[in-house]
Amino acid sequence: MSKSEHTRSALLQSATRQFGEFGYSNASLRQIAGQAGVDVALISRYFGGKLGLFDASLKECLNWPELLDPANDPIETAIEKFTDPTSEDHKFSTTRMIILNADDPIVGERVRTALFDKLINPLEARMGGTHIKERLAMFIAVIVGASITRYSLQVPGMADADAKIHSRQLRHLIDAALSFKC
Amino acid sequence: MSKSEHTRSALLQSATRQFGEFGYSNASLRQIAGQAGVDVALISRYFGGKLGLFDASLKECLNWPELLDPANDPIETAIEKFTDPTSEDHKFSTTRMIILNADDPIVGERVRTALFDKLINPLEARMGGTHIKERLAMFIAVIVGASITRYSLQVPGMADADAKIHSRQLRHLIDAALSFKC
DNA sequence: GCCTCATGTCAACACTTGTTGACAAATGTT
DNA sequence: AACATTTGTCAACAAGTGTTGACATGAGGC
Repeated sequence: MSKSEHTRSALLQSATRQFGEFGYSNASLRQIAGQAGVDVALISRYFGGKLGLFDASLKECLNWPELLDPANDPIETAIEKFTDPTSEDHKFSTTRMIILNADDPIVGERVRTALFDKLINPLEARMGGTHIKERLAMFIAVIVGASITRYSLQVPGMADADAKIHSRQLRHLIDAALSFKC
Repeated sequence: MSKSEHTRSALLQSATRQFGEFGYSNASLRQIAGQAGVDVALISRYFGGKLGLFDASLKECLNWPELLDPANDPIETAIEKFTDPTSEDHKFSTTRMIILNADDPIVGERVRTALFDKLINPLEARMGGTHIKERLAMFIAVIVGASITRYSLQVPGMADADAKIHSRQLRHLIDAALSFKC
């Protein structure tokens, strides 16, 4: 790993944390660079600017090849992905990165299109049964709602989404979302 | 209504829109004042500053006396409130105001405490049955998740939360949330 | 050694932000 | 009419933002 690649990846990691914690507009380039132990000007050099850095971070966040692997059940894989127990802290999870920037005046649109291109549409294509659009939308609503309720609103009584999906509570809701008919 | 009260309320209304659309840190005082047709400096005069303006806006957003009225069923009232069809646009709804600012580094904490003081705790106190905390948390998750999925992520297939609650889809999920046992 | 290119450092830039204080205009009171 | 109080206007401020260009430092090839 060359020197430049090292600083590039340090910047990318730091950026993902800041963008996921504060959102695009509230994240400061100087703070991102500082956390990466690097000079601010290098962001423009390696990514062309703040927008380029965000794009790179977003692309990395949404790169989930196992979601497209025919060997995996798409919904179960998605559940594991969205409730990833390996992420040390929800503040830096992909779920939050998406939610927090989905309606930013600057990057909102590209977040949504990337979300559809990389996750929602592929997921929909692999689902079976009837009312696919509705069931998928409800599934997303449950995942997103549980995440926000627990981590952003900090409502007690919400199942810990990190403790795999074996929480009966969350599974109960997801089942209700996916079993919708009529 | 005196002149000062008029500009004060114009500022408050404009602020609620901006805070609900862009969030606290992304809302600009000059833009708020401009939309209200008023000079920026008057914000400091009437509200003491940006924080005071936000507090006033938040207080107004969370003032829902009918939620505490013993004559109303708390959950049904909450459903109508959260899926208020009278609000012209979701961008300016109370739900969004809360979600968008719940983890802002500056105002996040006061948003959450106000949310609990004014809404969640009173609601919890009036609920019956078992597993109150869990059922309430899931109810909130469904409301919040549906709102974000539809309006922020713009996922097609999500029931229009504005079309009252008679959407079978959303009602299906809410029932699942509230009927949770064990 | 000398040159070249990659990489990093630093200072400045134009701009926006929230806030403040001096001043003007309007309104009400005696 | 003359004064006092309220209400509004304007310009400036210090601080923070993303971005840029000039310069310094480093490593590898001839």
